[in-house]
Amino acid sequence: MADPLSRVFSALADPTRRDIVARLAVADATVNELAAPYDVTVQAVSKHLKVLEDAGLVSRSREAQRRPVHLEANVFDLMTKWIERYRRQAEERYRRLDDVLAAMPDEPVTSPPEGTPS
Amino acid sequence: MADPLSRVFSALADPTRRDIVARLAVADATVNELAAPYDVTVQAVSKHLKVLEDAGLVSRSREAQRRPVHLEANVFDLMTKWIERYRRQAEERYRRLDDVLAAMPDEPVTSPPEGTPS
DNA sequence: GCCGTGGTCAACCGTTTGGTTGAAGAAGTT
DNA sequence: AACTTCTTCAACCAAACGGTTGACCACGGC
Repeated sequence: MADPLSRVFSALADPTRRDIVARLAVADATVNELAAPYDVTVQAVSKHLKVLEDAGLVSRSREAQRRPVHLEANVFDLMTKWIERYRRQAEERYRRLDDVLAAMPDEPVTSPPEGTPS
Repeated sequence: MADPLSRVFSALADPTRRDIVARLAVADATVNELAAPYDVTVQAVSKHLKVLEDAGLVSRSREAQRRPVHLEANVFDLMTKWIERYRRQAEERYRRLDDVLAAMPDEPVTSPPEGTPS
């Protein structure tokens, strides 16, 4: 799964990972701190963080033996752009459909007259 | 994976599925039409559509033996809300950090005076 | 140097995923 | 009724996922 968008969506498809992101939005934290509330091992959380890091959602710096995890919020834009694009497109389509319905005269409409009308 | 948000994110974590959504934003389509451009079997695409449907991203109506697939754009809001919430929170955090840095006097800052301030 | 702490790496395990093939439903056509 | 078309269901397979345990590495403190 090479492409960035897939990695981001996939990373956020897990509730634990989303919760980690939610908590990192409040403050940076270490792996142990992040692991505390969940009833899984620290290793499992470490794996989750690797997934988030590969998706570019998170970065780890070094600070003595601690590895504080930091949220990289800018990657959200990637998703937002994708989503907004197609949502807008779909909405536009509904709008056009409404126009068609509104402009519809009382003709029964069997087949279009000719070509594609502008 | 019961929760709706996980289903939506997971559904969009696949490039083929995202492409299907992109094409459905332009116009409704049947399974066969959707499957045509990809070099996988129709069955595989049918499975993809099931995933999208379970996520609420897509609906299928019945029309003779055809099952036109329709994009349900409103589910996007679920994601957008989630994303925006934490992006905003993170940005707010940066803003506050900037304030702290701006308000920082020339003191060297070695250790906090006492306890946890406010 | 040795120990404790914080974190990762490696191997393994059960389940899910994305794909296949083959059979079967469902609805028009003749 | 027989046939074709569009679609899904069922069984299977390899790969990926989320979790575990156990060993290991990188520090700082005695």
